[in-house]
Amino acid sequence: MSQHENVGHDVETGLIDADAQVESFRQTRNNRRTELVEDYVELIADLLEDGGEARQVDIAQRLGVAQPTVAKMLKRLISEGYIQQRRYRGIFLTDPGRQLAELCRERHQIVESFLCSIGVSPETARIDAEGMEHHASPETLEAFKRFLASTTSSRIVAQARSVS
Amino acid sequence: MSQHENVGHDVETGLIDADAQVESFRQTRNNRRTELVEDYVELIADLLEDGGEARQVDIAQRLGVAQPTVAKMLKRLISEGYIQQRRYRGIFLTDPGRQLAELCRERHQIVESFLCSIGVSPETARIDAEGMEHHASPETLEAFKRFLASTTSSRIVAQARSVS
DNA sequence: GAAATAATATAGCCAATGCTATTTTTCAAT
DNA sequence: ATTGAAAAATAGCATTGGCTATATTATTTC
Repeated sequence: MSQHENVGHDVETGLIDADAQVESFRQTRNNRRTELVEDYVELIADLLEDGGEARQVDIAQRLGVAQPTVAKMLKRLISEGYIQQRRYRGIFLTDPGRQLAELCRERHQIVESFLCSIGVSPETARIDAEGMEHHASPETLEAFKRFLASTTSSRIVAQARSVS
Repeated sequence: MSQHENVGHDVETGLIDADAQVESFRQTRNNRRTELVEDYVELIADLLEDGGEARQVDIAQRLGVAQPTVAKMLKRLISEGYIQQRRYRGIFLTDPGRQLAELCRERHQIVESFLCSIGVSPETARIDAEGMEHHASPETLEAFKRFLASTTSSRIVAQARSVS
């Protein structure tokens, strides 16, 4: 009575894309692992740019976590080659770090702008973008960008029309 | 030289919404905690509906994790009142469980449909929706629904697709 | 009804991410 | 130069979500 020994054969049950779903979950779990790294790198880039320095206390305060939590994560970032740390002199991004930060920032910007463009309030857009950005694939980002471009131009068109 | 003692005063630095950003991160961390619960409940509902039963092995296989991992999580779901378990008879949703499942399914559906509607391929939409759904606030979902409603009755879809 | 099989439970491990409390190190100010 | 404050490091703990290996318990089948 059990047809579970081979999910690929579950066509009759309506569970059409079981294998595919497994992959979705796997992918999502993977994303979760890299989310924090990305958040840190992005934030460090922001701090460096805005204030000239990124210290553990600043990062901790911005993320809303304790300083030792940050210290631990920074070790990971160092071991993964994204940052350099000079004791008591703050954090610096390596080339890969800068690259990742740039990518994250761009992605974040796209998601947040996109949400705003479909009528989400800026505050909510910020919050939701923070969570969603890590799960937006390149393809989805492209779609967001297309949409942004199209609404911008259609607004211009609408403006032009309303003027004439 | 350090203006960090009070972030609310950082207006001159360009870090306008530091406090707000903390909240975003907090919210995102919170979301992450409930994601798994939602995934499980949603999946259990699917399995019950499609196959009539939801057993640990099915869930494990679908999520791509080991059975003991599922067993552990099910204990959590029981303690949180979302499911009931009759040993060797599978999993059943409680009323709150059914309610949560319904909510998740609806949300998932909206996000996935929405992504498709702006030109994301079904496969990517499925994967990205899996990760994004947990971070879509009610407000964002409303915006998605509005958009879906507007596109079904107009030709913006054609616009979006023609670009790709 | 006994044996084989399938499902679940349990034990014990690991890594990641958070915390508090405390120490060490650096910097600044007198 | 010393000291006091600030920053970072360290120690030690909890929780969560993975894993493997191994019992235990139901169900089926003969």
